Amino acid sequence: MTVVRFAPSPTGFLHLGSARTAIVNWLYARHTGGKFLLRVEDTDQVRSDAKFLEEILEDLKWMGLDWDGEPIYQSKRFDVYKEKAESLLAEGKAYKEGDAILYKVEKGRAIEIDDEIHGKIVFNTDEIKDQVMMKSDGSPAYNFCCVVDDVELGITHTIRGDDHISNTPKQILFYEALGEKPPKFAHMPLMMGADGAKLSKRHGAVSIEEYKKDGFLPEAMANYLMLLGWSPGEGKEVISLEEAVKIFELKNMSDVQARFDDQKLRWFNAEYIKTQTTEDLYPLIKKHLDDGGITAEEDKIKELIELYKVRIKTTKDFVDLTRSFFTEEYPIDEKGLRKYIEKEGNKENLKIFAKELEKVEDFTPENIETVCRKIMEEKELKAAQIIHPTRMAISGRTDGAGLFEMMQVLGKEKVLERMKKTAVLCPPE
RNA sequence: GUCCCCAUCGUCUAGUUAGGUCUAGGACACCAGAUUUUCAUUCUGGCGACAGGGGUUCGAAUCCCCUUGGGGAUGCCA
Repeated sequence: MTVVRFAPSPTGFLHLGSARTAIVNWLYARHTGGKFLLRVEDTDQVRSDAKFLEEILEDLKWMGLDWDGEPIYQSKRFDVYKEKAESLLAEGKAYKEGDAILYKVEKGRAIEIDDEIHGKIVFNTDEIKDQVMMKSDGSPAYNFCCVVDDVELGITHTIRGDDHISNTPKQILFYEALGEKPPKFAHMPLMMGADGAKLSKRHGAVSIEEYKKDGFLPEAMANYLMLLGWSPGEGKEVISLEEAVKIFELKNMSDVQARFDDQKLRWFNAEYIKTQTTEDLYPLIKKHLDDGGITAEEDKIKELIELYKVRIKTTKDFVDLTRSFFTEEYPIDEKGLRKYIEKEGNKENLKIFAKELEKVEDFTPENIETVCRKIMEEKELKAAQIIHPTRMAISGRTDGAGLFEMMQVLGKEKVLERMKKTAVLCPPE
């Protein structure tokens, strides 16, 4: 049976690259009906923090990943590593240097890796220095405890980033020293920033946590991340974890590093937002509204979600797009003002429209449209000459939902108030 | 410096394992047009790539070599 593991170090939030590694491991485990284990690499006592771990676990769950059994903590296994190291010491395969225990690397040997993604990779042990197993402070070194644990966990496939390629021959040496058979290795190309450089804070958000906060849906994150380096084929792109599990193959993974593209992620996110129900979107959007200090009735928010969910790329986008429906403190697009209001006759049209609107008892999109159409015919105007200035006047923006729906939600009183105000206060031509 | 990984449109990719069906397909982005009496959506079209040079072959995006370019590793971090 396949056994894989995801091994986060709780020294920070779940990085996008780690998230992708987790997804690939999970996909492979579920596809093969194997196990997906979690190992917490918290040997660095100083930098590790339980808070980070909590966050990482939560983010994994959020993306739709689950794991088998309880996570293993390396910090609780120091005595195991020490014992293994000392037995190698006793066998003469290692030596002490101060309080540290180092493994003696035999020179002039070729170590071959049959990588599932890259194929054959050969290293010469001449390039490998003697390896630290136990540091002088009594904590184990990464390559050593990693091997000890992978053996104990019965890991069959070590799937990790390309940055570990050079660790692999060192680890194979440890497998040999311990008299164990190494697992299969699969090194996946690294994920880079938009400029091709290592994905770092310089590129903006690099953790799942930040994307979550910025209004991205877990389905979109998982979908986009799994597609970086893997393709389901047949031009398929929008794919759920469940569907991907069925057809995922390690061998189909690309060996070329990919750049993380925010634009495409946003497109995926919009695709998923569109298919969500208003009911499901509500709590997410409510949260953004709360964070922005905006309060409103649930029904009104839902009405607007209905109107706006096809035009937002993140759930957070909703806040700026609909601010004018909730408060009088909303920004006015100056450029839009010049384009639509300060034009010959537009203010006059606004006044006429407002005047006619006053007579409308039932403020429905249909009734508003009837009035609008009547004025158009009488004055021989084009729709744009009324619609654009009106949207600008009532929302301060040039974009938005269908104008008549917007007017209904805003309500007759506010609509008239803003239209009149705009028509009067705006600087003259 | 040394070792290792990699190289198809701006970006993600299909095609490379089994060389011909590829005047290289799709998606994002971008640009036009259509629809929407409106921004957006939607639809249609356009732009746009096999890094360069040598081989092998009847034939190379696909195989080999070199160069160039990018990335990673060279910690008692993980």
